[in-house]
Amino acid sequence: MGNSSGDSRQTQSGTILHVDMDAFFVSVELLRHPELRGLPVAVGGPGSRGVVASASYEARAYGVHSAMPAVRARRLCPDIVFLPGDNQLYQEVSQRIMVILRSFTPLVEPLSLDEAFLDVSGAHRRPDEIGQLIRKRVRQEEGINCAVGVASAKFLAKLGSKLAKPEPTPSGPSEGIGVFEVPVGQEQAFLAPRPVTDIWGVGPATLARLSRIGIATIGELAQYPLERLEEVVGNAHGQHLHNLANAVDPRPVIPETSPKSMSHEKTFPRDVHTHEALGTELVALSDSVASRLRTAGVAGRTVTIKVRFGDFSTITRSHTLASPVDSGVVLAREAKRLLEEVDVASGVRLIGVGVSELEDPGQRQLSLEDADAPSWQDVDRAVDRIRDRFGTEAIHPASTPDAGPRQTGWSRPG
DNA sequence: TCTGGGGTCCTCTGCCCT
DNA sequence: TCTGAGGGCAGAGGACCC
Repeated sequence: MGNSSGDSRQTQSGTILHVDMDAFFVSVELLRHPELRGLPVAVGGPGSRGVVASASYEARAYGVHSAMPAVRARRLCPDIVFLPGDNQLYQEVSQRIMVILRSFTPLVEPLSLDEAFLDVSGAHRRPDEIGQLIRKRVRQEEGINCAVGVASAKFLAKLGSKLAKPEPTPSGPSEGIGVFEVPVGQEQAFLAPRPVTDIWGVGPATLARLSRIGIATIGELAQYPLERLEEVVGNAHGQHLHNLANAVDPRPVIPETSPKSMSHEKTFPRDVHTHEALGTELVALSDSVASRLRTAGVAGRTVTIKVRFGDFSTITRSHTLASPVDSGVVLAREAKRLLEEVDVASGVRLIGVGVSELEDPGQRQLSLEDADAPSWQDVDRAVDRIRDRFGTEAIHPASTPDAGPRQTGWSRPG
């Protein structure tokens, strides 16, 4: 085993840990529903259009997995217990876990609520020892199990944590090894026999393309000429896959990353056929997005709406403004304008609003069209203050479904 | 079987300007 | 004035991730 001489590997001197919570949403729910321990449990939307966001290992033993339609999960496992998600709670637990991780190194890059990379290069302890300590503290302080991958690069560490996870069985998860280390110098030998789907960035579409040229394992991918691979999957993607297959992944752990876009979307229980009903939803979604923009202290220039029709075909329409916005009213106005161009008569199952090209709102320059913006800014700030004091449900835009009769302005429920 | 919600990144196309 | 090439940018969509 070991690295062959004369290959294209770059020097990777770091030691990276990937920490991944086991069935995170379900694990958090089981802390407040201990009576459900040992049962097949899923977090997600139980309705006809809901999907599984997280499944317990007991549910996974029946073949249930995340992103699976709830209808199918029930068919596979009729006794499954569905719980609605509580994103607020998951975020709070996640933040506390990130604090634990930062007590080991300041170089922590959260990847999602339940995963993070840590750069522990230069630490006095052995990385596998750090991994065990992390597992112990997360379990003791938050009651949640996690798996840790240790390697010289992000992609390998992530694969390691996957291999350290428990296996689902009908009687509960089998004990995983907890910490899996990919030895330095043996990366390519470790990767070679593994399926290409273990590579970050190989989904169904790329897998189909690779299958057509006879590539099934990472070793075969590593040997495939780069120029021909680029012809099959595109230049950037080809280079990326070639590098990862050859264990080349010099991406550093970046502790602070600023968001590049923010969006909200909603799937309707039944398809919606009118601009008016969709417009009402756009107001609510725009309000949520704008509120988050202001909380994050950013504003965005490009407004995008997403429309998914009954047949699941999806379109987006976007418009880039002269100046960044963080006002729900301005955002909703722009979103409605974009929606006007879309024929919705066939029925819409999902609508979304997003903002990208985020920047500091201090750079805002008012155009003539935005002449009313200062007053809306005052309203937005007032709304934020009310929500800070009384919670996010304390006040809604007046034209949202929760706000009673249609009118302009804002309303307080109750 | 029938597909949530929130993101990132890449590619392609068309338009505008030089 | 017209035309083509090429770059930059916006918009749209695809693929992928958790």
